[in-house]
Amino acid sequence: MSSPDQSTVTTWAKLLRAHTKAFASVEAALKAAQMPTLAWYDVLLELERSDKDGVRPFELQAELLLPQYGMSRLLDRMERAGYVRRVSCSDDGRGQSLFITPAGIEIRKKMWTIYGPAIQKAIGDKLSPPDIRKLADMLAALLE
Amino acid sequence: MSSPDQSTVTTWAKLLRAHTKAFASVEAALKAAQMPTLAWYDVLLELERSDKDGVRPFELQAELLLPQYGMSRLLDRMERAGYVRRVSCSDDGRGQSLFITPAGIEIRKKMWTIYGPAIQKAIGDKLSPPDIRKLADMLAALLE
DNA sequence: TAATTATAAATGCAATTGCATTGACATTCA
DNA sequence: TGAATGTCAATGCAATTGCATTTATAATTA
Repeated sequence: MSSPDQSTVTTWAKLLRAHTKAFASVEAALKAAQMPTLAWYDVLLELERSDKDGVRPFELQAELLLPQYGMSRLLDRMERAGYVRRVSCSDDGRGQSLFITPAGIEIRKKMWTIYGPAIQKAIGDKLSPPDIRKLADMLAALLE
Repeated sequence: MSSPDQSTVTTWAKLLRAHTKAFASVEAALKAAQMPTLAWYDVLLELERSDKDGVRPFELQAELLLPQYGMSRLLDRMERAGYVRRVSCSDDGRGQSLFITPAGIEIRKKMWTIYGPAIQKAIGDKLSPPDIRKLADMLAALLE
């Protein structure tokens, strides 16, 4: 219930701005290269990592912090684009399993050629290696 | 053009997640209290701070990092809600000056009673005071 | 096991956002 | 000056998002 002190407010403000700036620069780089957005990348990467038996949409929602309907519609678009396959689930009649397609694997790789350097520019070039690790630790503390 | 190393990617990922989590928790608190969003707060605060001769929409866009049409429509809604006034500009026939209304001042104050404690919970309670200051400095480095 | 409750995913509709363009002035400079 | 260019702000239209609800199936429990 207590009010934040000045340094807390400052940190909050800088978190918002740093995120907005970094995020916008990365999204802009992808858009300039006519590629899908970061949300698509996240889905593709998750699917690629656990390709074996597929991933359930509700797991992906939880992992990527999207609302249920948001994930449902994101998958609509990605399926239409040919990057994911939805297969109805054998052991749960309500659900489905998701798989990445070859085209999905390919576009994720292509995206990384833009995404990686954009991250480097937004983060890697701005801080020393020790500070980068320290920043990660502090941000991690916000996640607990 | 170069690829980021592992620690840079980790920091990027944590920046996204920390922002998403903190932002969502604060927005949720405001919504639970039936109050406007953070974007409204930002506009109200800017207007309150420079109440003297008003603020131009294009200045506000730049400050708040919103697209031009986004600001135009945000102001539509805030004007309809009675929180801001748009006055056509005497010295520039293309534009207008923005002013906060008494109702706007009031709602901003009310919002802070929710917003402040929500920031405290999301940031202030998670790190020691020295770390909070250090985090601000590192995030500031990302803004340069 | 039948009824109740919970979970997975989709969807209708309204609100918001993004994109491209327009309208109205200002500024520049030939 | 006045034609060309630049800037401020609004807007039509399509895409996306948010909310509430629905449909379908699972899990629980009386």
